[in-house]
Amino acid sequence: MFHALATSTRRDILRRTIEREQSVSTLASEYEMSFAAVQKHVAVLEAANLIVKRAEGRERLVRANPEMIARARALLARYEELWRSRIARLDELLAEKPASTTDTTDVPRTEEGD
Amino acid sequence: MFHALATSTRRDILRRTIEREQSVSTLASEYEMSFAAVQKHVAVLEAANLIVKRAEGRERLVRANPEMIARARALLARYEELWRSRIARLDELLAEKPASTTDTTDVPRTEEGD
DNA sequence: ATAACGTACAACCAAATGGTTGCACAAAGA
DNA sequence: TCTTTGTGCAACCATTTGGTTGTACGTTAT
Repeated sequence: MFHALATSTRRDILRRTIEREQSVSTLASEYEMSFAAVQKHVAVLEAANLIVKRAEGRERLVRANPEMIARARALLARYEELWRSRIARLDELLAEKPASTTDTTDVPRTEEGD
Repeated sequence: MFHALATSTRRDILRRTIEREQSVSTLASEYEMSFAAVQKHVAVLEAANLIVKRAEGRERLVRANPEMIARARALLARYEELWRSRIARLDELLAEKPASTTDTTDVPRTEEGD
């Protein structure tokens, strides 16, 4: 699933199909690469259940599956929860042993774009 | 960044280093693969700013960088927000044109593990 | 019927990925 | 000093990935 999200083209396809349902060829026309390449990206997203396809005539209409996006987000939220509980545990230890000088709560800020 | 998260080994390293700071060799001892392989995984996580290394004698202590995890989660949360605003937009359209039969709010449930 | 369109898939290719072993080097210990 | 330990990096290898072109097939249009 994270693998499917790991390419900017696929994240862009996801974004577009969140905005509105589109056919594979409509999507393909938005990118420089061949139709087949886009079709493969769509297939990867479909395998990860991040999008859903629906047949309409000869077209295949693609739309995002918000459920899977939510699942990915929830997984990362769990990591954050782990971190928070770790901090809590350290706080307990520091409360018991106030002599320690270990500082793990200082999180340096980083300035970067997506 | 999603690329760095795309391997279960790396997600596991991330989980372990959230729990507590560990040296690279301590981490390596947890997995079947060679030290060099783990060291490369750590390097990938470091390049993605998902972990931070700190020198202590000959050891390099690794800890998770919660900021980057939060950033990944926030990005996915934005996708969800996009979806919600799409729904809102459709609701507006339906309010204006009640004759439409298009149904895009029906989200089928999928049952799968990670 | 024939042509054009939308899609899927196979075969192929270059580059990236995930693994290996081996080497170099600094730090800790004998 | 000599050895061991922890680390990083280079070289190498098999597999996967992201792209290509070509082909096949059902659907729509002429």
